[in-house]
Amino acid sequence: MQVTARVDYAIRAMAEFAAQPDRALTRKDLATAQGLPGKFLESILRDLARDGILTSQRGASGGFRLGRPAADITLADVVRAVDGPLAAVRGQPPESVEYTGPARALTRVWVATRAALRQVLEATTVADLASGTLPEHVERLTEDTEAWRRR
Amino acid sequence: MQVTARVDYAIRAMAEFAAQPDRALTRKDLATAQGLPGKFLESILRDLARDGILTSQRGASGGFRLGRPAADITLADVVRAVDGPLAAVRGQPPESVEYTGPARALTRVWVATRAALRQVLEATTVADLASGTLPEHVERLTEDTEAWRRR
DNA sequence: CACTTTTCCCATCTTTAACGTAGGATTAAT
DNA sequence: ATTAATCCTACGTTAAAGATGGGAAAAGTG
Repeated sequence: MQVTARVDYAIRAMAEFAAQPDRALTRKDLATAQGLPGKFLESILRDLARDGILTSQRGASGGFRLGRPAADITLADVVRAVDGPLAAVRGQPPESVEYTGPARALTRVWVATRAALRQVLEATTVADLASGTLPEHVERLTEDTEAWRRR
Repeated sequence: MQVTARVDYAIRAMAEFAAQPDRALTRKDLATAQGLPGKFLESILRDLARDGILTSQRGASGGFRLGRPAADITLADVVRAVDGPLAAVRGQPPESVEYTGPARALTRVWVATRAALRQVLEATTVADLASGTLPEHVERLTEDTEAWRRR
């Protein structure tokens, strides 16, 4: 699983919105707060606005705001807005790939893999991230010291 | 998470080995059995052999064999052999990326995400795949009908 | 020894995606 | 008017994905 720069930047931007929910933040505000490339970030913010995760206001004293409360925006929502489906197998959705012979069960493995991802990314909201308090079962996944070793 | 053709092909090849553990299989055998591009498959098989997952024998009546029992080869082993680390954030290992401000907890999210992946891919062996009987908690992830909807 | 079958190794190619920049049009406040 | 912002389109650069081709080296067979 490769987390792209788009996803990383989008989530970091969302964390800033959750921390300052009553201000409109400009692309420049966010770029300097998190050290992100401004023009690239712009296209990411528009993806988020297209999906209703942010609202935008043009003109002077404009910027972006949360489209709904940070507690109602999951990290999976953000990933899908900027990068499309959470999981794909050779570009196809996991449930649609078919195999023959002894590989027949592989479809189920891919569906399970996506489900495992969803258990983390749909459970964690932007509000959780900004507060630093992750859902219990997500926190539990990080508690095993093995989880922190390079693998 | 994008499952690449390399990973997909590698796992399908491994399923064939698990189904016929006592024969040496050639790249051509595997390519026709699973309908894979032969030359591309060759480089995948050599990756698997480099990691000891397969052994190879050159010359007439040569081919590839399992390097250890199929029940001792996890899908994670196969993924790592052909595609490198299971998870990366902008090319870096999840535990090494650092964030500032309200994004500070994001490192933990990425580590948890990788751990969730590992719970599926390290639990499932090539023997499980070929037999069609996945580990209980993997099977359970696929039982929710929601798991089969496009997302 | 010649011949065949295979892996091994290296080079190359095409297409796509990732990552980012540039510049102007549009909107809105002062 | 001026300024500050999003919107929109186009472009560029680099790396990765997904292959293909051809020959060298090894191993078995007649």
